[in-house]
Amino acid sequence: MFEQINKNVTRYHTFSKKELDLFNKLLKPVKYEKKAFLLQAGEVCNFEAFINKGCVMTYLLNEEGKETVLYFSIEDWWVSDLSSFNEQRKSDFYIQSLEDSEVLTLNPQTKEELLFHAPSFERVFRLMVQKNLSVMQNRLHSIIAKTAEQRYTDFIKRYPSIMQRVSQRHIASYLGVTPEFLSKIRAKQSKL
Amino acid sequence: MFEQINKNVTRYHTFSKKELDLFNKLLKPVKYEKKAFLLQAGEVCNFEAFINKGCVMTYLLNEEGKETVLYFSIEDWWVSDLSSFNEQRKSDFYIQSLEDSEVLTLNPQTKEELLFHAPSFERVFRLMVQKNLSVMQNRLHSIIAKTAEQRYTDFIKRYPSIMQRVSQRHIASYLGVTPEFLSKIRAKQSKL
DNA sequence: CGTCTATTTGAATGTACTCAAAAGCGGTGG
DNA sequence: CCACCGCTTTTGAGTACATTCAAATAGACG
Repeated sequence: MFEQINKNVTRYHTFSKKELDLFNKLLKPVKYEKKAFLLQAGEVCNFEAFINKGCVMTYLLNEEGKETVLYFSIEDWWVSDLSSFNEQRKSDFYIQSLEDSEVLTLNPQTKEELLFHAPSFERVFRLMVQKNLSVMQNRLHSIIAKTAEQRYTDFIKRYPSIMQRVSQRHIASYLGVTPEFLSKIRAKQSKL
Repeated sequence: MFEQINKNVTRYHTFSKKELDLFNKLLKPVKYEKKAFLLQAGEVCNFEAFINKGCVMTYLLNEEGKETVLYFSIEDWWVSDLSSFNEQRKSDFYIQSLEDSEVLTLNPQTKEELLFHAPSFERVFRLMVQKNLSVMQNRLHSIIAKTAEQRYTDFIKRYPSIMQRVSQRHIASYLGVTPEFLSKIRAKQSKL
């Protein structure tokens, strides 16, 4: 149950057995069925969730109901709306399970307790946000500087496993194109 | 000299006089002339800089030499390549002064010393990254879901002061359009 | 099996880009 | 202080990338 998550946090800092035990005791396992929402716009995000099994997406809806996927998250990733979680503000995001999923969650209280007794976790959380930021900077660059076809090629290469698990409609949204156009890109590439 | 920066960090956490004194002692003031580089691609970023006066931009160059502006930073903002700084890896970014600027910098050693003696700063840095991430998420959403014209309108409303200080060429790059097209957007809007 | 959603295909359209040339502007040196 | 040079901005024509809308096909699920 906790093997994967302990390996995950240990990448950033070496924790004592005692610290990891406390960490594991504070984590709450939760299961979500396919299509279930971990969070909906207007709610306050009260979790940081580590994905033990499954796949979820984080997206936004604009006024016309158009969906923009910000993240796909699979095993060994954390998912949350950090702004909402940390400032306890209403979120703009939807976080939805794309498969039956199992996650381990911290809430504001358990996170606080963790940081109080094992302050080194502060560093883990900072580095996680930072990695996140780095991913976002790359995406912004790629969407500004590259064509949809290049972005699609990059995506396949970088996230082959997500590619196989997620519908084209959602991938199109992640890449910032319409599903129709993604389909045309694929048709073109399969001819080569 | 330190008034602005102390106000800045106090937004995230209340520090003692002693902590602030240490903080200020560790900061190193640096001046940059207009067009000077704080960082160039291939170098390791060895600073986190708070801008006391001036304006800088962070950008990337792709293979064809096309420039993509990730950030404009002015007074009361921090600027750095956090991935490069924290992992001591070569940066992909250029950080360039757009005006004669004055900044206060931490380097890896002084930051470490600060965190050692005043660990509450860890929280400040985490929240700063997080705010940064939040801005990036918004930008990604806006570039995927909105037209260039809407993005330009949003930019003027949100950052009127940057608008006035930065050339259209750079703003175009920030918005993800060519300078020519931005000029056409402006021509169209001034007709209304 | 039938229904609902996802994907493909095509035609028409729109948004933004490229290239080229002219006009504007700012800084520098004489 | 003015003239010149280089860079930025504007304008226009032609083009490319991506969208919209519509309809057909394919897949998934109860």
